[in-house]
Amino acid sequence: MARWQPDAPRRLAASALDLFEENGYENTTVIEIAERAGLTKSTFFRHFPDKREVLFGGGTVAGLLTEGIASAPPAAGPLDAVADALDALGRTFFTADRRAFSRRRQAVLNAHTELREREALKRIDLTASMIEALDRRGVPSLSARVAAQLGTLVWELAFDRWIDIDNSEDFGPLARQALAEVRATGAARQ
Amino acid sequence: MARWQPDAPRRLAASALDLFEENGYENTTVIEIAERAGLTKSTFFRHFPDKREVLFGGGTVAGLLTEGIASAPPAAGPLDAVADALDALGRTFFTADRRAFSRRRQAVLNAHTELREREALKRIDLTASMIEALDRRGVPSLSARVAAQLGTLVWELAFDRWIDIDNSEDFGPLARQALAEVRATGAARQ
DNA sequence: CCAGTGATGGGACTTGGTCTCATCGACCCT
DNA sequence: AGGGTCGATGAGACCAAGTCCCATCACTGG
Repeated sequence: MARWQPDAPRRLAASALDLFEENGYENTTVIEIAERAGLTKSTFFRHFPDKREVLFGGGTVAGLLTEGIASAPPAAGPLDAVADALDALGRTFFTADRRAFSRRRQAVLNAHTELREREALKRIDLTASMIEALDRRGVPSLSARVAAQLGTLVWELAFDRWIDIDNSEDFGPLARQALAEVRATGAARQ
Repeated sequence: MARWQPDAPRRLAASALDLFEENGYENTTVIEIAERAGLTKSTFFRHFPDKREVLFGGGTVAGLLTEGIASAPPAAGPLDAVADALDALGRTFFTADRRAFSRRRQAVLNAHTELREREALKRIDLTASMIEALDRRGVPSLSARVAAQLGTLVWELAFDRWIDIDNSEDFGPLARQALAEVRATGAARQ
């Protein structure tokens, strides 16, 4: 028998989400989160650098996106490379069993400024990763920045729709659809 | 004679910037900031909701931008409305006497994640303001989101160049130039 | 002369976050 | 079997951010 229950980070994240839903983020103590997971404050901070980060554990999204961009066909334009990466993301990360969790998580994030702030930082870092990945494909700097901004917008649109309660589509097609719509707006011609 | 020295918020912001430059953000205490300004911790938190916000006091940027978008010619496209607003911003806010302060401030922001995080939130809120302002002009939702993202990118490009040490141009022309470049990338056609 | 106002000071208190040391089952090695 | 290391955890001291409440005191108007 193992000495400890397995998967402490996941248990902590689950406890945190429960408590944030019940009592709100500000009214929830790290000690309470830890206790509900059968752990202590010390252990919480051993797994997460701060209280906000407990809802941002995964963190593989940026990695998957940059890999996807890197492995897109060499002839693909910047936004097409991003689209390929979003497809890969849909296959690997935004699986159906994560939708319920993502939905609850997103509702909590939207309700608390401190968490929205962390999310905003993740968004910036995600965009920066995309710029870097496009840069490695030889995309000119400015073009990469534009494509990354639009790519991040597409990913947000797709994610919002994927989260949507009456929507059970896969992430990949939603991303393709969102990209097509963004392209159709004419962007630079506005 | 006044009982207190005037302009407490400005003195606090100046003290904070000095200390952040000298010792770094994490190694600077709110009490130290307050003492250098001849005040106390209580007074600091009466003027700023938290330690980060002392470098984000102005806060008029979003207001000026939305006003500028609202008062653009009705026939102007979304991005042109944004460009007008950026011009107004250059005349009102990004004046030459603020460049030295902005440069020091930006260097500190870039050096500390906690401050970058606050900046990321401001960026998101700025984009949201622009979307709302475009919405009031009757711009379709998706088109507004695209224009706001590109507008924020243009704003960043122009600001980076305005801050640049070897650059003494006015903000307005820099913004026009950045906008032209973003348009030239072809954006949606990528 | 007196009461009200408003920016400030002072200090108690909670919580997030850091750090160091102790604990103790699992595992390995002889 | 016995002993030593390892690794995840617990315990608790400690500091700084942020909240709250009450006191202070020059200025102002009557």
